[in-house]
Amino acid sequence: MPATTLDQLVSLCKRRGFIFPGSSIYGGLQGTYDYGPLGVELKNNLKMAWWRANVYERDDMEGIDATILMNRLIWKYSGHEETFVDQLVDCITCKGRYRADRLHDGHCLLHPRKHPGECEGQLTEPRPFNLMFQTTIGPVADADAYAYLRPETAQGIFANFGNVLTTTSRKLPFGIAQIGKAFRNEITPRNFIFRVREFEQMEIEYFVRPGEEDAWHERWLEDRLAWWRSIGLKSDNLQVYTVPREDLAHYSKATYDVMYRFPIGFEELEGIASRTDYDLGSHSRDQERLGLTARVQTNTDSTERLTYYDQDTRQHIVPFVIEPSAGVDRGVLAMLTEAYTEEQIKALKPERQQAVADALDAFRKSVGRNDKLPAEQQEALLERSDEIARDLPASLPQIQALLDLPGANTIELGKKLRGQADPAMDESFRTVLQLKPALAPIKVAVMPLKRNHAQIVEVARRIRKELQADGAIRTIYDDTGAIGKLYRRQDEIGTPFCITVDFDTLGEGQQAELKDTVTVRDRDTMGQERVPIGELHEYLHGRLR
RNA sequence: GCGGAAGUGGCGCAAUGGUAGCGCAUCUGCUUCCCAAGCAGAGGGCUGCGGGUUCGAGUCCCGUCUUCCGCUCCA
Repeated sequence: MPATTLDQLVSLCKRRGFIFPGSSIYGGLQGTYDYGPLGVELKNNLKMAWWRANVYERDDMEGIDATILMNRLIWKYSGHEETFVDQLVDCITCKGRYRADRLHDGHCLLHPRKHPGECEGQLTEPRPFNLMFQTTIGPVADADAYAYLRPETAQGIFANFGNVLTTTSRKLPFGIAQIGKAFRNEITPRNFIFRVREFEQMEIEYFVRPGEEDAWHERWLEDRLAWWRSIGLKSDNLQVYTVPREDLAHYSKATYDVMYRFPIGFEELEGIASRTDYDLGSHSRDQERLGLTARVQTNTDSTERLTYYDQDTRQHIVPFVIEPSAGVDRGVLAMLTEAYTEEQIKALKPERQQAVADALDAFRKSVGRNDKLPAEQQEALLERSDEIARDLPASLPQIQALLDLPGANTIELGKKLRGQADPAMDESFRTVLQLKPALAPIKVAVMPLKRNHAQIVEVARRIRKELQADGAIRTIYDDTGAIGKLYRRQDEIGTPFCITVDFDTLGEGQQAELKDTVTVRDRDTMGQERVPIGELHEYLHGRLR
């Protein structure tokens, strides 16, 4: 089963070096995460897969890499200065916080039937909360010398529309792709790397003839869903949400959200927006001559006319835009969620299973007796306990999720239960990341079956060196444990293949014909195959796509 | 930002106000052979941070930071 709690992923990521909380040596910084040795590989593989599919494998795309700092006017005319601000009011009485423009949608926390302000609660004055980070440019912090860290990469593409057009002689329809960092001063970063203040986007602005935007919108939705499936996300875990008209962003005519079933529920992975001629129109000079359909702010600063000359109709037109915009970090999280598997590979000893069952029973009784627990939480805990008890030992991995439920940490016997469940898990389960081989951070691990045998070690090291000689794959050499331990370690980080060198390889085993062959062990099936060293390259090459 | 809960080696947990321990993990050595084996050993914590009370604070008090759960945030 895939990951059911975020904690499982957070713990694995931290333990094995995928993702760490940012600035942790100084107590951390909310909403920032650092990618470790394995995380950077995984993330790079994801970005590369996206770039390949959207730039290399299409004939209608160009790529760019624009700056994070841009002229402030970009954000003035994009509408962000005005609309990327939320006016918030707090209720001093009920402690709720509401958007000033949406008081009527809010519900007082003390009187759920009333809207904030209609009860006796006291509201504060609206306070602006700008989601853009500001920074100063130049040596003097003048009031005018500031800039924003970009809150989205998209504007860099619009700002370069003219440059790309004149240097590539592209014809409509065509797109521009970009991967890069974006920054948002989120009020509440939450849920691991799902909502963070510094994140990375993979964005496409696809320019089409006016009138063709709806068809392209559908087309891009299909393309993007297919791509997410191609990197391993299952259809069942993907959903499309059509954003209701009243929730659309200021630039959007229609938006699809691609939702993924994260451990926290279905949440947005990518937004595919139909942006009309809003963006190019907003940043263009001579707006009045362009026949824009979007309502844009009058631009008195732009030096360029962002139009496309259509040879067929001999007209200058402002292309419409379809924007598929995905979160890299959310993609990583989705991949991890999908790939994470806890699988029983050995029977549990009866006495061990009994001990877990007893501890679970004691926990359940303690929950039942506890009258301080809110009824909902108590019920949820009891129900979950019963489910697990019924399906032991297969349900063993769910004990962690049970102990993560709200209220569980108030039950003292929870610790006892964990104490029994953990060793039982170690004994008969393995954690494996079933990532697509092409995306796995490490492709191959090479290990000597005996680390204190000079020749075996030498051959193993040589194989590793040869495999990585062309720089195409990341490999690892590990001899710091018994073979079973090494296999499990690689399973946990998703390494698709392990190569083991033994006495047979040297021709010193019982089967002389195995000389110069090694064992290749498959991550998912745990099956083993004997492969001649000379054929390794070919063998792996075909299986790592 | 507001309200609630919590911070002890990498992880999971202990420690009536009296020298901070255990398990797992990590590392080294030994073991002739495939799924977390065994044996021997080693490293790692001024208990999130700062202040206070006390002869003495992981433990009590205040502040602060961070995390988790709600409210607002749509990559």
